Amino acid sequence: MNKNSPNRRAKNAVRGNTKNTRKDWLVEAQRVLIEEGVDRVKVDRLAKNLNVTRGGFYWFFKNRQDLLNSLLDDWKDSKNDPLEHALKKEADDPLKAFTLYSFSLVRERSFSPSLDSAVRDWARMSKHAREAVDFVDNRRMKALTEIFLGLDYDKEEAHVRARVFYYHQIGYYAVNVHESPEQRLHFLPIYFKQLTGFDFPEQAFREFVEELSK
Amino acid sequence: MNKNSPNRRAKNAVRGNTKNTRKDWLVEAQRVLIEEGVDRVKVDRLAKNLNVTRGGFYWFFKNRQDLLNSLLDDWKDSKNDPLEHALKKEADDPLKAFTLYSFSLVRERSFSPSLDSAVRDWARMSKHAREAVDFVDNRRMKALTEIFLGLDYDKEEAHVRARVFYYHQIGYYAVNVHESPEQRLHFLPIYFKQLTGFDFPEQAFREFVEELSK
DNA sequence: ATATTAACGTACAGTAGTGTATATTATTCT
DNA sequence: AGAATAATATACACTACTGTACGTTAATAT
Repeated sequence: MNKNSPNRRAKNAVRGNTKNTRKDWLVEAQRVLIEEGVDRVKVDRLAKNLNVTRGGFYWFFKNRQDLLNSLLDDWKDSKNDPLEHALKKEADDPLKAFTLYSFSLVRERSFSPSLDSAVRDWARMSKHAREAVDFVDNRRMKALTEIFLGLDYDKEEAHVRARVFYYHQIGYYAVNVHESPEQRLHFLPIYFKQLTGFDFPEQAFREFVEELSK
Repeated sequence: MNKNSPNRRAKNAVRGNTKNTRKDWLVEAQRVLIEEGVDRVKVDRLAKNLNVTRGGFYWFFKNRQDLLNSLLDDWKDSKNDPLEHALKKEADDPLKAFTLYSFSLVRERSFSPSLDSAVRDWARMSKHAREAVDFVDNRRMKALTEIFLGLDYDKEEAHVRARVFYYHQIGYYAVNVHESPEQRLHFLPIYFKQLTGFDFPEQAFREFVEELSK
C-alpha cells in the first residue's frame, strides 16, 4: 500500500492536493544526509526523489536552511539515546546500566549510529551543527563519568574511563568496520572487561536479551 | 618574501608566466578540505584564493576530480604515520614503541589529525576515498595488534585492545575536544595504563621528550 | 454543490560552478 | 633580440541549484 493511496488519505483525513507531508520531506532529507552528506541535501533533488516539484517544499519550510535546522533539532531532541535510557532504567545499579547500554549498542535498534556520524561530519562545517553535537557529547560524557564514579573509580580514573569508552564508541562508527552480530557478541565480554574493568555479567545480559528481543 | 617575488623565480628557475605551482593548488585545496570539507573544494574558489583565474588550474590538472584524486594519493602515501615510525624505531621493545607513539600523538607534529578527520568525512560519500581510508585503517590496526601481541596478550585480547586503542584515537579527533597540552600530559599516564594495561614508563617518556623537543 | 484549504506545478530571474578553446603574458634559453 | 615555453586570462556554453510569484488541483468541510 503506497503512501499516496486513497486509503491513507481517508484515514489521516488530510485535505487539499496532498502528496507529501512535512515529515516525508524530513525523512527523505535525513536519508540523503546519512547516505550522501549535508551538502547533497538539495531542495530540487529531494523533490525529484519524492516525485513532486519544489512547489510544496516552500509551503512546509521557509527555505533550505530552515529544513537543515529542523533536521538538527530532530536529532538533538531525540529521546531515544540508549545511554540515557539505560541510566534511567537501571539507575541504582551502574553495572547493569552498562550492560543494558552495551546490549543496545550491539543490537543497534532505536538509535542510528549512521545518523550520528552524518551529523558529526556536518558539524565540521556548520557552527549550528557544531553546537548541537557538542551539547549532546557533553551530556553523554557527563552521564558516562557518573556511571564510572558509581563503580567506585576515583575522580581521575572515572574521567579517563568515560572518555576511552565514549571516544572508542565514536571511533568505531567513524571507521568502516565490517563485523557480523555474532562477532560483536563474541568479543563483547572482552570489550566489556577492558572498558569497565569489571567482568561481564553474563546473567544480567541474557536477561536483557530475552526481555528486549521479544 | 612573497612567493611571487623575483627572487624566488630566479632561484627556482621557473620559466613562463608563472604565479603558482601545482603544489600551491594542492596545498590550498588541502587547506579547504580540512577547514570546510571536500564539497567546498571548488576550482573557481581555489583560483580566487590563489589570486589567479581558473585558467592555470587546467594546465596542472585534468579536471576537479583529478585534483581530488591527487589529494587522496598524497594523504595515503604519506610517509609520516607516527605509528609506523614508532614501530620502526623501537622495533624490539613494544612498550617503548607505544610510549613514543603516545608522545607523537600528544605532541601533534609531523602528522595531521585534522586532515585524517577530513579524509574520513570525505570517505562517507566517495568510494575512492573510502578505499584509501580502509587501506590505511587496516594497516594501522594490524600494526597495533602486533604491538599488543608483543606485550604477551593472547590473540583475542590483543585484537580487542588494538581496537579500543585505535577507535579511541579516531573518536578523540572526531569529537570536538578542548584540552590544553598540560591537561593531555597530566592524564597521559592514566590513559596509558587503561589502554595498554602497563604502567606508564615515565623514564622512557622523558627521554623521548628531551630527544625530540630539540 | 461549492467554498476552503493544503499542497503542487510552472515560469522566471538569479548565483555558483564546470570545462573547453584560444589568445596573452612573463620568463628563460639560445 | 627573438624563439620557446609555462602558465594565465578571457570568453563561452553548459549544468545544478536557489528562491519568488502566482496559477492550479484535489481533497475536505459546510
